[in-house]
Amino acid sequence: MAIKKQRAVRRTDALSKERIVEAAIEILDSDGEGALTFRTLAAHLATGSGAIYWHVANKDDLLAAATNDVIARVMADLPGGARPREAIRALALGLFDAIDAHPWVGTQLSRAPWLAAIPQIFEGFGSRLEGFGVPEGAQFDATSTLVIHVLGVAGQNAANARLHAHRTDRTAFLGEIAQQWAQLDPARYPFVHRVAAQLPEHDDREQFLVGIDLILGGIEAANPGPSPRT
Amino acid sequence: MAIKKQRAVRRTDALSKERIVEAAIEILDSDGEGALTFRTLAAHLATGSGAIYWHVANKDDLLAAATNDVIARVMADLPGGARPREAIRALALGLFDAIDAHPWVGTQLSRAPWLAAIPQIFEGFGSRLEGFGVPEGAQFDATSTLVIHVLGVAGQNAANARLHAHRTDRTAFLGEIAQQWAQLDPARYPFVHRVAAQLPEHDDREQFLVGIDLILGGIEAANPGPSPRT
DNA sequence: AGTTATGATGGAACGTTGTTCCATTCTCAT
DNA sequence: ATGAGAATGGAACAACGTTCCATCATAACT
Repeated sequence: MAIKKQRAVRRTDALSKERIVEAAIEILDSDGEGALTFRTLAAHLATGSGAIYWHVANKDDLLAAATNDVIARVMADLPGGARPREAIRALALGLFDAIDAHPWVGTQLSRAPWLAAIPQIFEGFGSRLEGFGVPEGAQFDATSTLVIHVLGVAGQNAANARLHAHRTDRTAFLGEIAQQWAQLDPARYPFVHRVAAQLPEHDDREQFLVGIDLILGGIEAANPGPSPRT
Repeated sequence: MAIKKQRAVRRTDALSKERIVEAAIEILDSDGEGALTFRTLAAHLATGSGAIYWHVANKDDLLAAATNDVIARVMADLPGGARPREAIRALALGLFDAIDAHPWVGTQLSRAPWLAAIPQIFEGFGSRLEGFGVPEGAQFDATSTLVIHVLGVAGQNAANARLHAHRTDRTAFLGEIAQQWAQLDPARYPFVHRVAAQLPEHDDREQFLVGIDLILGGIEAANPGPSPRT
């Protein structure tokens, strides 16, 4: 008998991994990835860096937990009951929007494949591909391609965010890159030249979705079957 | 008149950006990304860190130059004259193999979109898509999707390399991840469970190429036209 | 040839970071 | 009340990127 009491709260402001991760996310969101140090975090929590290490193994552990939090929220908020193709697109867009809102998540995803968030994403796409009519033998490769697309865009988005962190205008920033591209040798870079003009006005989100659709189209074409699609 | 003499070589072992980049690549390749510091680099070149900064703006600049070197070599070594689809696959495989041989290139590519290497890759895929029969309006999105796939795989590859840097066996490493995946709740992760078994034995290079083919298939399906494909 | 301005060099020093260490405090079971 | 272990907070350490500066070598100019 004698069931141990749950540990009572030590103080109302007691430290815990949840509180630490929450504070870290706040700092990352408001001041960018560069602003998260154990010192700013300790200051934000009114404690010392040593105390944080009691709850968190190291910075990677902390970032992994924060990333998991964000991704888990995305997976939980997904609308159910949609047709297969729409379900896949909704998942992809949910991930994109989360990464767009928290660029540091993009950095983490694109450099940490052991992250607990990855199986979640994998499961999300993989299980929905079943309903899309993809035979079992082709599911692994098809899922990987979709996941890679998400992670690839995540990394580029995060990199862009790091760049125009100080800048006000996003279009102006893309304009600068377009100008650099336009200054390349037209003989060696004809395509880049032609495309540079579209750079400042293009919509990342839309282009991301076009990519998802291209991949889905390729999956369909590679796996013609009797299953209902749409 | 009096044409200025070209600067004579100061000493045979004079420092230069080329020599610095070359040394950096050696360190990165043999000892991994973590091993490249301005101190190890200075020791390798038998000089001081200050001297390096005379030729190189900062570490980002150095890494960008090193990455450019590798990518430029890939673009130069491509076989010409192949049919469009094969040309695209050859380019993709060339990039994959380079990133596989130099994982640190993957890290750079997936976190630096302003890199001079990116327009090169863009041009490589974009110009070849023309021959593939993609109408001009669709070329930007199609190219982006291919580039994103390469950059996405680059990032994941680099992350994997960072992980089993110390380990001997790659299959054993994948086996560990597969085991982690297999320990997830089967009710919530049925797909991940089914796929975990394929993880240790799957071939990254082959799966990368399947992704390229899926995207190409999607591009074909989205742009039916009279142009010769194959 | 001697002088001078500038190109280059090498190493010390600075500020910041992640992490470790440790003396101290707090809480609970006895 | 007391001892044990959980938890805390801040000092200290090692490593890093970068800056600074005293010094040397070379090319141009008298």
